[in-house]
Amino acid sequence: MTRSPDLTSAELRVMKALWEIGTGTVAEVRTALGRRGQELAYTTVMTLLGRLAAKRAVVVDKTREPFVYRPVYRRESVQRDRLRAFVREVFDGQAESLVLNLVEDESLSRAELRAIERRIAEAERAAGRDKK
Amino acid sequence: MTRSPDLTSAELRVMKALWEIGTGTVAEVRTALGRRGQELAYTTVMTLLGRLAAKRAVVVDKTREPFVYRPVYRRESVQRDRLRAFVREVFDGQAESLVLNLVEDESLSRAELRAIERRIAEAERAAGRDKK
DNA sequence: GGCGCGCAACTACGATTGTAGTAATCCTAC
DNA sequence: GTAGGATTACTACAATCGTAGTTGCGCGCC
Repeated sequence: MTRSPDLTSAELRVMKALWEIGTGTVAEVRTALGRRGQELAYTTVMTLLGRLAAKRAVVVDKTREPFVYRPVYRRESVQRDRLRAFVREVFDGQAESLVLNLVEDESLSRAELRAIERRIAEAERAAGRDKK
Repeated sequence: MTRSPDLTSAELRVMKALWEIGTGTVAEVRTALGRRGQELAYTTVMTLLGRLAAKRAVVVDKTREPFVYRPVYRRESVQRDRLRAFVREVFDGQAESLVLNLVEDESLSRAELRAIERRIAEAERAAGRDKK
């Protein structure tokens, strides 16, 4: 039940780069960030990775030089935790209201809507099966 | 198409209180915050309302003393803007992925799932009708 | 065998955030 | 008319954030 630590926007961007490459040195993370359109000074990336390590969001392998950084949490876990916090903070916990917002916005294509419908149907079947 | 300004968490909590009462003085907002479990010093509420006014998120009627504050944006607008930013920042724009996350999480009750299904069906019908 | 360079550690720094205190003013109830 | 409570304006201040510079060290090249 370990919740992933709170990440700032800049830290999250670094995490995304790290998730993309799986594991990497400062220079490699910096390059991945560049690919994503995030030009940052080498030392900035170092600072951010350092802060992430302090928060235990990444682990550092110091036996290899240059150090190799690795994410501690899967991307999905972080997303889920942020989503929960967001629903609470902005939608007062009303997840339904959030979803309706998206459905009514232009945000979702018809194909996506259908995919979601399918998942809902599945979820309901599952809930029905092991009902309790 | 005026986007609502970026609000910090504390500012958002004040906005929620304001939305709840529609319009109000510092003291009234402060009371509403109290009801929501947010005890803040009078001057703190003033600071926050001042910052919100600076951001044009609220307007102040200074002809009446004590000043009366009123939200400029509807709650739904702010929620939608925040949601858009959130989807972009955390889910890289993949709204579908966010929704599936909620559907598969425990976040939504069966009744809510069905309500969402209905809305999706409506949205699809609408999209079908004025297709193009 | 000195020197430049890649890299880590430490320091910096202005902006923003969350929270609140103090000063100045005005109205009102004795 | 005067002291006190309400109200606003200004100031404060430590923590965090985003971004990066400076220092120092070890290793490999020439």
